[in-house]
Amino acid sequence: MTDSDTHHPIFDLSADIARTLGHAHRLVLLNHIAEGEKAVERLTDLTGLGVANTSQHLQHLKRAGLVQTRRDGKRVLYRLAAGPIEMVLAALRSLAEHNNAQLRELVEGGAANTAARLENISREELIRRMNEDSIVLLDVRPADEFATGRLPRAINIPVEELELRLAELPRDKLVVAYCRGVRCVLSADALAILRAHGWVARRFEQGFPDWLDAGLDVEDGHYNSG
Amino acid sequence: MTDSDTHHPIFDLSADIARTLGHAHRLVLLNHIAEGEKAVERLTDLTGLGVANTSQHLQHLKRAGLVQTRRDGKRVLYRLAAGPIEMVLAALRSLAEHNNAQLRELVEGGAANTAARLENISREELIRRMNEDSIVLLDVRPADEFATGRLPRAINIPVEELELRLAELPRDKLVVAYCRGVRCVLSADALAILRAHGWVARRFEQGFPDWLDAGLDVEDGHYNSG
DNA sequence: CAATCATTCAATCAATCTATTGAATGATGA
DNA sequence: TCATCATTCAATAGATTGATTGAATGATTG
Repeated sequence: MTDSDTHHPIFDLSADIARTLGHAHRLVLLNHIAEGEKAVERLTDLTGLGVANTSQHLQHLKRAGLVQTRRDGKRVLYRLAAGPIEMVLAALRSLAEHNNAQLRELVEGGAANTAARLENISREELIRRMNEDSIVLLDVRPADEFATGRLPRAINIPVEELELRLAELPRDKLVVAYCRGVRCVLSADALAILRAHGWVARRFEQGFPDWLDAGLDVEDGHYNSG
Repeated sequence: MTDSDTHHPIFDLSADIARTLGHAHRLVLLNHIAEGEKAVERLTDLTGLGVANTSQHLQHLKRAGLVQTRRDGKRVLYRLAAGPIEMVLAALRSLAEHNNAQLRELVEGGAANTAARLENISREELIRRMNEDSIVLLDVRPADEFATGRLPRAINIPVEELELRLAELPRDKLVVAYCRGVRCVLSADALAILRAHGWVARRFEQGFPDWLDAGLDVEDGHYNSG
């Protein structure tokens, strides 16, 4: 009955933050910024928004304490503020993906076994199953990125072509899709497509950059799809 | 450069969810619902909102896929939907608390060592340090709740009285505040107050119910503050 | 079946938010 | 210092959102 139970400032603060995240443009901006400090102009290029509009959204983000700025000559560089922001973004995306998957499930009719299929696959399990040859690795990045380096024995089908080229994927193996890393949405998209067509698919969330960082085997020159 | 990089549906879905969370009333409702299925009337009582208003907010939450309903006689019961909703709420609150702490830091002048002080204390560490007597356990729930049961050797100062009764707390020990559990905001509030006055404080996030569940020692009758 | 109760719907007004436009600021370099 | 460039500010119009009111729905009880 104390009103601190119902009108607690933490709810107002949380709501402020959530409202700030409640606009697709700002989420896109935030995700670009999360990949590295960027100037306003660069962000307008990346998003296709007008300059003033971008600036306005950025200041909204700044007011909410999600980004910080510094000046470098004429430019103002935006970077992510400290704190568990990425955790919030990750949780939010994960929830959105979950809800989206459930939605598709309703539409598609297949009902029971989504939870398991949604899961990410850990690097350890991925390596183990690559050695067992019990999976198909699917690289859904654009062909040019694939050409510069990829996980061993990965097949490349850019996500835009995936629906048309599904026949290239075996039905009797787990498909593990990967792309540029946790903040890249291509593999999430791929999962949705695969699921919608009855494949059993999981996702290697860390993607290619992480594989690289871990110093693991990378193919770089010749295609080796056997 | 593909527009799936910038106009990806996942951002719209995430934004929808975030916008839905972007109102303090809905956050309050959601937190009440997270504690257990509740009817609309009960929620109006808990929040003090009008019935129609509450219903409207609840339907907003429902549209966004955050809650689900079932009918029980005349009543409609709202419960949390499946999925990582609680994770989002936790992350959001954690970020809000972080930002709030940083804000106060700026105001108060103390600057460097917040991160450590913000951290929750695990049950293991708590038990260890209780045995070492290297902490002071602070129960910030209302006196009546404290009277019905508490952690061993806890001191009770309801959070509303905390600022006035700070003198009762030693300066030379870590203060560990707890309340009703992860969804209870009292201890978060207490931390803010303690921090603002220079105490070194942490939080036992799981709170009293979890301690109880774990079957650990509980004091129930007599005050035992030595 | 009529009365009652819990919830939802519909309509309204005020408040807030977004994109756009064009002007203003602030730093740089000739 | 003047011109230029990147960014921000200010003002506007259109759209969306929130609280309130009163009526409508749907299930239960007598």
